[in-house]
Amino acid sequence: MRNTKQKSLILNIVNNSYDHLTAEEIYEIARHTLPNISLGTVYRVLNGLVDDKKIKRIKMSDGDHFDNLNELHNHFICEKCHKIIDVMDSIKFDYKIGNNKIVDYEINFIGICEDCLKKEEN
Amino acid sequence: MRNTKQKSLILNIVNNSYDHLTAEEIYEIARHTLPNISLGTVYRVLNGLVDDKKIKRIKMSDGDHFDNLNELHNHFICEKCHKIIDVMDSIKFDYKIGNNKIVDYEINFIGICEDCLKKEEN
DNA sequence: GCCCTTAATAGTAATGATTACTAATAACAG
DNA sequence: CTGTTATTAGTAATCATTACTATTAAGGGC
Repeated sequence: MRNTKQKSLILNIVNNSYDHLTAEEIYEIARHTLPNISLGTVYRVLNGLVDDKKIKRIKMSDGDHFDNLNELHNHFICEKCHKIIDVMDSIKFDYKIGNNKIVDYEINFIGICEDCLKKEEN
Repeated sequence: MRNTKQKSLILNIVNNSYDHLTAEEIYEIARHTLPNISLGTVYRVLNGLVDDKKIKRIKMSDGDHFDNLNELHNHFICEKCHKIIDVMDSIKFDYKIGNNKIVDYEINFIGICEDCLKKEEN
């Protein structure tokens, strides 16, 4: 777990953006600072940051997007254009968030299941 | 929007399973009934059923899984083995669901954003 | 500051889920 | 039954992501 300039650059890019960037977009931004950085490195570092819970992965039809953990928030995702909008406020259930119409919502609980907990005991 | 035996078979498979099947798994099951069905058809039909809100897509690292809408429920996803467990009960926030340890949860609101609503008015 | 070990990277090839394409097929309206 | 055309089977192509490997560079010890 060495500190490399690639790692800190990529973490900075995600932490300083509110655009839910893809790996490719992060790669393009990173090249301004490190012209020789490779796309494979971006993917590998992003996976590590997600594993370490430094950033979050948002799975989308056009590939994964990555989000910082600066402020606790959820997401509004447009069914049509797939835009991701941060939802900072507490949940108001009038089927609207701002002027965006809510059609559905999904809650996923992430954790360690019974079977995997047992395996960790060994 | 014609009714084909491929469409009704695939919808039946998803509606009668509690295993959150992938397209490939649905394809293998469908071949028992229609040996010549093609994988492309399974993907196309599944996309249509999701668009028509007859079934739900669950995005996972190993590809999309598909879920029926028989009973309203959320999902518990194991970080280790990526198992998907249905959560039928109301949310109990003791960081456990059954014997599964909750590490995190994510809420996504799906809908039509302000911009797309404006476009629909035209 | 200088080695040395080895984790991490750059560059490229491979993978695999999903989509695109096209000729053939089959709903279903008249 | 017939004609139209949406849908399908089969296959090729796409593209996000991962795997592989020789090379580079953290960073601990001296």
